[in-house]
Amino acid sequence: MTTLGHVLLGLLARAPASGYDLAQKLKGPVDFFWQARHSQIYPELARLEQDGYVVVQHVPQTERPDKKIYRITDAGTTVLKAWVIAPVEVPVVRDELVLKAYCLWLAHPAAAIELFRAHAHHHTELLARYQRNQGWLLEQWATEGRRIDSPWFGSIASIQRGIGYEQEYAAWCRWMIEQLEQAISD
Amino acid sequence: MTTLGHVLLGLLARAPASGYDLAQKLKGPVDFFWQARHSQIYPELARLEQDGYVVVQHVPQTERPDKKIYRITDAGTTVLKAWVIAPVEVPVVRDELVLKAYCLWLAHPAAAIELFRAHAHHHTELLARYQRNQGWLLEQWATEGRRIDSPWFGSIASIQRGIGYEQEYAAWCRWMIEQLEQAISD
DNA sequence: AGAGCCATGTAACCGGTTACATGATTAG
DNA sequence: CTAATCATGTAACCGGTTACATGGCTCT
Repeated sequence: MTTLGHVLLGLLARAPASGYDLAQKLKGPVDFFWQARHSQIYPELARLEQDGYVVVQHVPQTERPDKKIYRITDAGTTVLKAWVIAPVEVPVVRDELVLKAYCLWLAHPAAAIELFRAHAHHHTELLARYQRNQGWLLEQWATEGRRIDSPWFGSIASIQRGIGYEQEYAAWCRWMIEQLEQAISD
Repeated sequence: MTTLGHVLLGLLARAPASGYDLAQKLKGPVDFFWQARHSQIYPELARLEQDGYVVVQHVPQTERPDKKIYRITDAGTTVLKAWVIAPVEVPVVRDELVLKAYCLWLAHPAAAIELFRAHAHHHTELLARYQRNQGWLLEQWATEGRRIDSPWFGSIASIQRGIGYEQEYAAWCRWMIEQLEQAISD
């Protein structure tokens, strides 16, 4: 089982969905830290079906192309539950911007400053989006009595990480800009 | 030109090195956010040589296997300098632990807590290592009058990001543990 | 008239990991 | 005697991206 397989099971454990639906959710960095294209999702769903972790329901449509709705099975839920508490390796981080910072002594500070301003802006925007989302999620969770076995808790946990991540990244960019501005003014 | 190519040029811009030396530096998450295996480094160095961005010096050794010392050329420095200030895409984040947090509503809190304790420990350790490294780097930088065109600045900039990253990750793990402990005690 | 959404797939490519291959020296 | 370090390479595999392929409906 690949990680993407677990991603799809994790989403289907919350609600049945089509490959298209899943592809929409995995388009951007929304809700949690994973992304995938439809070209990877469709074959993976076929594999999950072959393994018996999901079942398909063909839904003919007239005005739109036909759909295939996927549902998680008991077997799928079992493997997902086992996987959740199994140990994981820490992911390897590869960040080209940090690498550029490492080589920044070779560049004109004035030219480099633009680069970090753009990224500071991007991460600040994402942060704001996550924070808005968090507010809404907390409300939803409250209506269910803040139970840890509620899917809302999972969403909040992952968005919490996103907020911390973007906050820290934006702060680092601003720190870099400060350093570069100081170097220019000296 | 691949990103790994720029990584290698970035390292060779500081000091000549062999493929083995570079592989040692790129083994773990030291100094900055990149990793690579020797099986990827050796072919990449050959490509850089073909493109004229580095030159090789064969160093025969008697007690040890022969070496190939790589040096960056003027052409190599030129492309590296241009690359440093060129725009970059934000990297896609894929973190299996965050994904597990997203699915945590399916698990027993007591079993999940172990998982986050292990990761909290790991990130705290890495943080300490980065902080020790930072202290030493700041000293070195001070001896050069804290110039922004000093390689030490590059190292400090990237370690700064590492410190922020690990700090935030460890804090998130502790927050997760808190939530799970609260759920158990309730 | 053209862009964008709905909906599902396949195929080529590319970066990175794992494993295969060799062989001398040194430390436990 | 075994494991680790030095030193350089190749080959198979795998996950993810880009591009190819189709086709009707809706909004501007």
